[in-house]
Amino acid sequence: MSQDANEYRAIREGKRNALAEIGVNPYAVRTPARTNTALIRSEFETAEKSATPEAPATIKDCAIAGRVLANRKMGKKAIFLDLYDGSGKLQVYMNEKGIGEQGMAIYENLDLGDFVWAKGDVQRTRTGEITLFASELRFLTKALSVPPLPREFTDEAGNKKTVDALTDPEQRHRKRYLDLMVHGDVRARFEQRSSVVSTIRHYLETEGFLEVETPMMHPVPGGARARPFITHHNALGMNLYLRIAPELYLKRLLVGGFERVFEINRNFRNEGIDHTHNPEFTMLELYEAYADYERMMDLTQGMIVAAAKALRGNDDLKFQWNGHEIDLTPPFRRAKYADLFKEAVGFEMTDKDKVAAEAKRIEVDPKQDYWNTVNEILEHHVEPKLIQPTFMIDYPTAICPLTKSKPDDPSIAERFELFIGGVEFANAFSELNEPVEQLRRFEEQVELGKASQDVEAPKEVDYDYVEALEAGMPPAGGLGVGIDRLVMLLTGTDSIREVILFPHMRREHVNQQDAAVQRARIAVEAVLEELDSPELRKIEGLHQLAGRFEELVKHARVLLGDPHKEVVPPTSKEP
RNA sequence: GGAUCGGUAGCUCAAUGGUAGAGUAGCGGCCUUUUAAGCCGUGGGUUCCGGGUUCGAGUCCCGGCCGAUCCA
Repeated sequence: MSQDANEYRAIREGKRNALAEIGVNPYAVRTPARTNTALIRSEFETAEKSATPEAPATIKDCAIAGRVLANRKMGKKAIFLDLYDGSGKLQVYMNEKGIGEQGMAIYENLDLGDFVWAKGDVQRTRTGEITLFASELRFLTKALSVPPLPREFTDEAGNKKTVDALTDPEQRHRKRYLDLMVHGDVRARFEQRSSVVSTIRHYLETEGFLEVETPMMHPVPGGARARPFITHHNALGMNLYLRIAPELYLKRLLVGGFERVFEINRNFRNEGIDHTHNPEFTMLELYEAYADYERMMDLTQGMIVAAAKALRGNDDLKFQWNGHEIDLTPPFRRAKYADLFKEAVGFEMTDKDKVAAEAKRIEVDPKQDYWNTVNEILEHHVEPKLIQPTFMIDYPTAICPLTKSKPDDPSIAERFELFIGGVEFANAFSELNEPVEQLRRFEEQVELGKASQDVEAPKEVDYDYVEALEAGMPPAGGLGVGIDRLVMLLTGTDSIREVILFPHMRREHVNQQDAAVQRARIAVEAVLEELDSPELRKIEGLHQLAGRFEELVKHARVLLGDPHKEVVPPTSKEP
């Protein structure tokens, strides 16, 4: 913080102390009764309908509370504040006659950003603004920092210009509380997000779905193709993975007898960050017994349209997004994977020579197996072209380890992905429920992953899930919808970071060397703890290991700047 | 991962390699219905960090940090 920022703070601290001295708590405990400003505004407008020029509308004794974001003082006898609460803004007029000596003393120590409570009659001023003429002012909360308010000015040519404050996306995201405080449109977008989630929830509940919560920490990551985040449970002495998808747990619930379940919650994927990817993102997943992927298409369409209409408040289904006009009018187009491939790439996806040549041309990792290579070619050529809502259906079974094949063609899986504006919005299939086949595919995925050294491929088979399938899972359809992207589409936002309240960012002001030392310390401490377990002490050869470890710890101590701390080898505690 | 661009007062931005400025916010004063209020006065800087070149660096060079945009 610069010296100057400290001065701003010192001034406000001085006013805070001055309030305390006149007996006003700068952080009041209770707020007197109040009404929200939007309600007052609408009641006043109603009252005006029966008002006359001789008897203009007035509402007596209203009380409001909120943050002061503008202060216009016209001499000692007329003060205007703009007071913002969660529902909007209302102007407050004050003078000494109204709020008295104590009120004026409070006003003298008021800064932009402070919270106050005011009571009085509501009327229009002669400039036409609906205004609360304060008869009482109470102080609620001091703000020690200056709110970054947008300002207007007149340039050299005499033009009025608005200068927004807090325009740096980095600062807006790191300090979202300020972004929300001063940018009404940002606040509105998150209200819209809430409306989308709430509409979907309501839609699914109406369809008879039960909302459930399944583990976020998985012993075996599964249900999607992605690198997981790894964490460690100390007491259990085991690694856990932040979930990459809830799929395998939700399907266990179908085994248990729930017929329609859904979960809206976070998934975590250890991958790059860009305008459509955040490491934690919100997914809807749902599963319905006795349904298949056809039903999932209907549900997807129904939900998206319902969310769109609820958000807009009308039936207009045209949206501007990602540089395109998107028409969400159902039914969405359906097209087969193989057909789209041929249409965009120019040859059959089964043409091995041409696939190999194209793979080389667009630099697909040569270690990839055939069908993943085909898929990468498709991602490259087809997906960006799917602008209007399109269900891409009937995928190659080889890239769908959790999907049932078509009854008449084992090479094609009953899966679809929904693309809008060239981006994937949903992924769904007729769920594979044969335990033996599921096990075979899991093992195959692990083997293929090893061969291709693909970091996103699964490393381990979830045998527990296979065992669940052995108990019998009814035929079912399953669907996943990326909520963040849906909100982006419906709010016309191009960056995922604008629809996530606190998008992931690197730590600020952290010396990278300090961070490295910190990581090393955590690692060393974890190993020490691990080696101290009674089980390990019994293992033969640990003495040898401990000797080597002792050396390593000494090196680590030096690196960590603590070379003299005594190192107690784990084995020395052995009885 | 690559390319490009950016980081200067609380905020928005200036500044040929030559005394770091403006508007606004802040502070003080005047002003009885303003809403960009107005008028007068005034304080405020580790120019992201670390090196280098130079008589002299916000500016040029190297490295780093943090972002933004585009690309794979």
